[in-house]
Amino acid sequence: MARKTNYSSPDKLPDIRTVAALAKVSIATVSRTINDSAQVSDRLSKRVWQAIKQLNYLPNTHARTLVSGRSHLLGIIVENITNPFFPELIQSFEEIAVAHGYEILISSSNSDPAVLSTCVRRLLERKADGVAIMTFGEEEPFIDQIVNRNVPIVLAEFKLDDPKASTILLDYSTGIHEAVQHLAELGHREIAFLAGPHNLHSALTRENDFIAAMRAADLPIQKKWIIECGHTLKSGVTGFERLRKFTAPPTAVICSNDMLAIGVLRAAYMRGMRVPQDLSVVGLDDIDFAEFTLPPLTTIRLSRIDLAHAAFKALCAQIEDPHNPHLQREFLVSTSLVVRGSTAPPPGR
Amino acid sequence: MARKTNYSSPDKLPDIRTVAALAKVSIATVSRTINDSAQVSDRLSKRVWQAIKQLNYLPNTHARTLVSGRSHLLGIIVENITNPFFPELIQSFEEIAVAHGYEILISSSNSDPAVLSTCVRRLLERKADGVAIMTFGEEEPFIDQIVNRNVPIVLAEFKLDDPKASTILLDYSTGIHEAVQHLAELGHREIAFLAGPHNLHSALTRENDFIAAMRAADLPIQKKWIIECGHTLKSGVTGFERLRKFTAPPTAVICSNDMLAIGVLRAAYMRGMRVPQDLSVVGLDDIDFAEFTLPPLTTIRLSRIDLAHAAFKALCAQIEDPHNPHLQREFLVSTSLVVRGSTAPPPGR
DNA sequence: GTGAAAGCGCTAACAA
DNA sequence: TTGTTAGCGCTTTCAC
Repeated sequence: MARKTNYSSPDKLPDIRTVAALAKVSIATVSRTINDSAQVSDRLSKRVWQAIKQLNYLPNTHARTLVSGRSHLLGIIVENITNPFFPELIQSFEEIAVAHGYEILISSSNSDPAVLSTCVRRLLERKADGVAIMTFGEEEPFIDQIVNRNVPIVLAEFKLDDPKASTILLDYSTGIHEAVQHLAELGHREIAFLAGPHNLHSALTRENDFIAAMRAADLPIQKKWIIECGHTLKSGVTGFERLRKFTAPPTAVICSNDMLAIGVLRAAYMRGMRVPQDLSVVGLDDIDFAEFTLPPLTTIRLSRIDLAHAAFKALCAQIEDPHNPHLQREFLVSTSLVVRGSTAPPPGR
Repeated sequence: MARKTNYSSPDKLPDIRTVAALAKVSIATVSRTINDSAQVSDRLSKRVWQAIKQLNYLPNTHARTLVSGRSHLLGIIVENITNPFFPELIQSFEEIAVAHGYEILISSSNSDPAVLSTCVRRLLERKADGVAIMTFGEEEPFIDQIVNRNVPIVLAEFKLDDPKASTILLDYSTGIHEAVQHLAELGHREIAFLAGPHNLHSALTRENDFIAAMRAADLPIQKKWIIECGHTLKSGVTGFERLRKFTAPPTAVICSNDMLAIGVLRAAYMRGMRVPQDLSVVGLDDIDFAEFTLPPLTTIRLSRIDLAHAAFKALCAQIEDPHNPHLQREFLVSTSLVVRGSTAPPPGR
């Protein structure tokens, strides 16, 4: 049953000493070879690599972290991993991180401050080299813990007056203006907005940008048509139901995210209402699914790739060059409208 | 700008010594208090906790791991994090893991053996206490690495003859039989199957179970109607296109997963074909989205919660009781049909 | 260019 | 019940 165990003693995994012994060098040389941190002669280096291979040696990350103080671990906290926006974001972030020799630790806060707090504590215990908080504005209470420990941090949509913190500003305004403009051009005047939960920064921003865009387009703003929902499929259903109760319901609705919009699509269908003929629907995020809804969703794209890149860049800069006073501390990610099939002129046009 | 730094010296984080000094006990007592690994008198324990709080002390996980040999890290490798099935699985797994004091390290193999290999190496370097490989059958080449290092491992749908490995068997058969039965009862005879990629174990199993179910229902099996696709939205579109080219196309189609089915829904819509009137569609997985497609998707449920529980249980048993020869090494997760709106009698019935 | 040795922060064995 | 001490596996001075 035993596979070839070559050199090492029966049960114990090879460590740096085993390698050193086999290569007939000191452990310092092994370390230098692995990290190519100093000149090691070709002759020795070759012997070391050969021993590493033969032993199938893997350095122990914990030992490395302990002495070097760098864990090569990046934390990313998202709001809710079951909203496809976040896996897509994580995927991009992980790709970049791994390419740069980092590992990522993913946590989902599920919009629960207690959970968020635990996430943060765990990341701190694991000595994350940096933390990206992609919860879009529910983060206030626990940031202190991170910042106090001098861990670089990057936040979406939340400015922090601390040298260790960077911010990614999201320009929803552009995309939302485009969306309102698009609907106005189609002939819509009565446009509703299904907002995200008001405890979310981003939800509020989106809502305000909607109001601003309506104003800019000279369209009437009806308070009752701005409805607070969640950012979930289910709340899209609820939101739609509330909308259709009005005697003169709006002809178009912009949703604070795609999940909401997809919920609306579903609810409209169940009520026999046709999208886009009877109601135009616009989402926000442009998750991969948006292209595959029925009808394909017109939506405001928020690039996960751009967001992930910005987050990584911010963290990396802080980690690698912590004392540079000229570090870029603010990053901007923009949005833009993607027109698909869920928008059309209002009924009777 | 300085926040209250209480006791510790200006820049350095408090360590176990700092706590011991402040509480006027030995570091061993601090360690014992934290781990409540031995009797510590209330008096001292109280002093220790008080010092910990005052210093805002967080134990260093890497140091703990180094000496104890347990990282409290569980790896989970999934096939593709952007398929909603996996985030849903991860969420359940994380919940259980965290509740039991474990952290999880997530990796996406993206069906790339090279990536998978790196994932495995990274997990090994980080000394994961256990690894769940939820890639459903593309794992062969790299399992050795893990098993050789005596790390407990659990695999979906892949049996390994090693005492450190457990398996979660997936009983697709039940659900697929139900689906075929359901369609047969509606009056369908010409049923197609859009299969997953043939390099995936699970895809093959599902396909074979489909064939068996058709046979059991006494329905004709047409080889040309079993089409290999991917497990993605896009390949659902391609799959549908290939299906409709037939002069007498099938009246129903079962898809190897929900993403595929949702792609079919979309493609059918684009071609002006109505689901379920013109074509019945069945998915597999029952991702959260399935309830929100248009029409709501009839699908075979594979519970992520059950799967996550089984995976955790398997790992935990191996970790906590490694030498028990009577450990449960096989777990079963079943499937069942969920009837929604995407199935109906065939046209002309 | 290479090696010896100190020590990262902690747990666990042993003493008291 | 509590303290002392020896490492866990590695990186990093500091000699040579």
